[in-house]
Amino acid sequence: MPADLPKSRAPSIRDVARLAGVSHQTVSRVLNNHPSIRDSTKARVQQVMDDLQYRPNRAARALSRGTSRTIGVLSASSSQYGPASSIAAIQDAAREAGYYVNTANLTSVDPETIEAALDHLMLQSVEGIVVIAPQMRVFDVLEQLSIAVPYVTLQSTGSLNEHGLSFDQISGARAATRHLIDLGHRNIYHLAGPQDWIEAEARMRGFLDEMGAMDVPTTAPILGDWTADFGYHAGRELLRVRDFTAIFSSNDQMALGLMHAIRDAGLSIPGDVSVVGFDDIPEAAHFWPPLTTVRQDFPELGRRCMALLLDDISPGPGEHREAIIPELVVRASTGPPAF
Amino acid sequence: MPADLPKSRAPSIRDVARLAGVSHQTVSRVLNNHPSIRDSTKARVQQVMDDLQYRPNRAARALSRGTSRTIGVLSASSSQYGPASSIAAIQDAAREAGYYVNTANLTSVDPETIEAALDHLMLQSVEGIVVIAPQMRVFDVLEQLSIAVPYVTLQSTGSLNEHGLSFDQISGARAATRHLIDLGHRNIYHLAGPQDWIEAEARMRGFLDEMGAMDVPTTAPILGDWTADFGYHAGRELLRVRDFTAIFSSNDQMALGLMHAIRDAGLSIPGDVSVVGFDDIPEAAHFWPPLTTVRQDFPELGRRCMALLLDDISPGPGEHREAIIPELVVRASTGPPAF
DNA sequence: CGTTCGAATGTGCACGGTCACAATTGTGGA
DNA sequence: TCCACAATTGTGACCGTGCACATTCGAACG
Repeated sequence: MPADLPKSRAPSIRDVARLAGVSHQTVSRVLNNHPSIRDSTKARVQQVMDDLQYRPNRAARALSRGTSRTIGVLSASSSQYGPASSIAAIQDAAREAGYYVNTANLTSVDPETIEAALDHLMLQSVEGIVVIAPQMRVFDVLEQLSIAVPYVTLQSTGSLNEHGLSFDQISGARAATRHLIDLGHRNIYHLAGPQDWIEAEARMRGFLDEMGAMDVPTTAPILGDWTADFGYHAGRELLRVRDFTAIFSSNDQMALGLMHAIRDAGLSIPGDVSVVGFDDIPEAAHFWPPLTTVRQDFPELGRRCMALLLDDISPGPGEHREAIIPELVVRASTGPPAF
Repeated sequence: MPADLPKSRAPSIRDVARLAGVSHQTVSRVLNNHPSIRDSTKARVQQVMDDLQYRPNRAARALSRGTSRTIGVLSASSSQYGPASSIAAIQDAAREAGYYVNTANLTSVDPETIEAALDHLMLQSVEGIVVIAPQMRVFDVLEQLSIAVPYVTLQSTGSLNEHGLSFDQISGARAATRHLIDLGHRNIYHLAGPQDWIEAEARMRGFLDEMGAMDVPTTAPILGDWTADFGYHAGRELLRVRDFTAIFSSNDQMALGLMHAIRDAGLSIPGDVSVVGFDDIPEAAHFWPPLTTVRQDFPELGRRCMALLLDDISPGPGEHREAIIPELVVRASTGPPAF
């Protein structure tokens, strides 16, 4: 038995080749499932690879192929339930497709930060980008930098450009609004997401559209920041006037804060005020009272998004781009208004 | 002006070198801030790089240097608030240090899945791994595979091995338990996390330790799965007997479900039952009633974890490994027992 | 003015794969 | 038996960057 030289370097295909008595190219063929390899040869090579615990070097492969098999994710508020579950789904889908995922977080939304994050991604020669913080501004920067790779976004309205995955937020918001109107509410407030966020915009539009269609007078939506804290403070402010019987919040966290403020004021839900949220986070069913909300299937969204992007990178069978229709989940936080 | 040949390939250092009238090595030196470069030369090269929109090729660099500057994150339940915020912090810290992060999700905990996820990470030649799903089993697999790179874990007790970052979960849990005992409770249940999770184990230990130290008789903890749904169902079961006045839940989500069940049974919180959670997720302050809980600084945890790992990869000034002490946040969900 | 030495720059190759092409082997039909 | 042709395997170059070493430059010094 020849001495097993204790080389410090990890084994390469040439090491495998030498021990298997073949050329390095043959080893490469085994790695890539080339059709024309004799079974016996393949087995022998495989055996040596196992013995050596050989791992292909990704950098070398990327360099030589000129392709990184990495996609980038640009995300804001990635610790929130929605984005986080989408990211997880994207990662799983990517891994399944043999891709790697690299995430860059947006801590703020000024152009410099966005550009820095994009730079970080581009530096890794990503082949595509998924944008999860669909702020208008991000797209401006994307367009302006004339990004050289395909990109898609989650949670857009689908109307922005060809890159968006249509999740029909508008009809989700309309359904929620319609639910309140059907119950008999006429004085309804809308607690919207931050200005500049595409999904906040879409939900607000859905609200306004439905109110308009049903001929119910509206007040200007309040722009929030998605947090429960904001919902609480907004609620306190609103309750000083108390000229409404229902509120549609554009996410569940703000709805939670809102309900907190309403109870603090000694009012009952839904007796005095009905509340509707958006997202259906897993906790929503256990809020007090359990929250009526609009369910979004974030993981499915992530998967679809990934499929879309992969299709852009290397056109395949063509993905179904039809919109996902969100579903209204009626729980105990809504009821007819008291007069 | 020479024709600007429309090459399809991205510019390389040699392209830059040619246009700047220097050797490719000089360009490389500019890239790496080599000290011995004449300012004028440096400026000229930089100019050409800007003109060409030159981006260094990461794969080539990794191949040549033999280092990927990538760290891997192995994570379970990455869509939950705690892990998600830690991951975000890790990514930020890594980016700041010039590292890239690649995440692999664990959808289940059987050895094959863990091994596959690790494989995925190793295939990218990561230089270090952060384990966020600190299940015992994961460590077994890690040890067994004799992973060739340093790794650290969040949220361990610090006692497991030298890889753990000490977040003193035990004293956090003790503080929570002590709070209940001090209020006068003597019949206290503990709703623990899943078996095999290190942090669940640590919190349980803290609970049992404190109960023992204060000479309060204990019942066996109930093993949950971190979800609000589980908390709700566990609560319903427990209330059929109702031989307790307080419950310490090992996370906020389960505490939420628990409170839901308690209210469903027509009982009041904290009048009939006091509830304590763990984590202090942003929503906890707006639960009904606002939840007494133990605050964990997840972002700080992520940052520290990253510092530790980077220090392992290339020993530096030596990081402070002292434990983070969690803080008890008393809100309205706890009070003295009614007799 | 030649020498010396450090600063600044250039040369060639290695890294570990893949690609294009060449060479060899194997198989069936004339 | 010999040849055409496909299946299988080998050869060498190349991807873009960094390293080790060689070379040139420039200023200070004897």
